[in-house]
Amino acid sequence: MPELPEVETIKNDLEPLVVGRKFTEVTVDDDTVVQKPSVEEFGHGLVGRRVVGLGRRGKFLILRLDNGRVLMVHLRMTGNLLATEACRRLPKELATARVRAVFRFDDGSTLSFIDRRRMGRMWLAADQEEVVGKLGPEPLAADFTVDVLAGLMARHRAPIKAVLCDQGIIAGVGNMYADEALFESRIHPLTPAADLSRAKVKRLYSAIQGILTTAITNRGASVDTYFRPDGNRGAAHYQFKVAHRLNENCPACGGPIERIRVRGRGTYFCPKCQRTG
DNA sequence: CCCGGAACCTGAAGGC
DNA sequence: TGCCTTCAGGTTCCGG
Repeated sequence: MPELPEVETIKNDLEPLVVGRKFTEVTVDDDTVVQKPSVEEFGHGLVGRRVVGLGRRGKFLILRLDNGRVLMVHLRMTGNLLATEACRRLPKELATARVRAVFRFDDGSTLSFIDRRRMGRMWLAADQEEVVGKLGPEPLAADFTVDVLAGLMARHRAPIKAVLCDQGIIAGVGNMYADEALFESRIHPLTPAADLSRAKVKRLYSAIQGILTTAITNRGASVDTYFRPDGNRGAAHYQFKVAHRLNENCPACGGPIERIRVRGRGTYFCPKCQRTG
């Protein structure tokens, strides 16, 4: 599932492919993917516009246009953006996926929006804020300090796992990286966020930054249908210590990794290393 | 306001 | 072999 490191990777990979390019044609095969204006306005608003830069906010990908407007993309769970050649030869995990929309550029290249589960969304908007709404701080930004994290945690009594995944509290962390960060800081996923000691908040802070930074270096995690725009996989999932490793051995104590449900989401952790309370 | 749970969606996987 | 059920999780919505 695309979380912050996956979207950041897609942004980095797309930069040399689309910055400076002008949209010459926009084809939408599934109207539900266009969330913000009508499908007609979406296409008309893009054709003739040039991409001047890319950005990311939480799990949103941002394409900045030469008229100041923005094309926003959220891949949700199974969305993919594939370049011309990658789309021609879909990876077998995507073979049954459907093309929801295709962007054509002035150099003849294309960018295809593939989404098996049809939950990904796109917006054409005047600015990014009207799309992202109420999002928490960027965990890799310079002003995201231990004190900021401590302040956020103190306000919530929900399980720390749920709090980490709440985009309104911290932007970009999802199910996989929340599990990894909690293991790294040896915190039980059901611990009420407000109960974390200062020492644990400090460990969690370092873990979040380390886990996300390493995952970006490894080009994201291909646990399901995530592929980079060139069709290649990421390698971050090879570094996972607990996420999606049910019954495998904990790298710290050797005991079996367990899986529970927190807020309806599969949560992997080591019950020996991550104690309650 | 805070928290938990259901719904959305569709291909894969497992049971019988 | 095939039908049926369950599962996956980012986000939104609803109820307590």
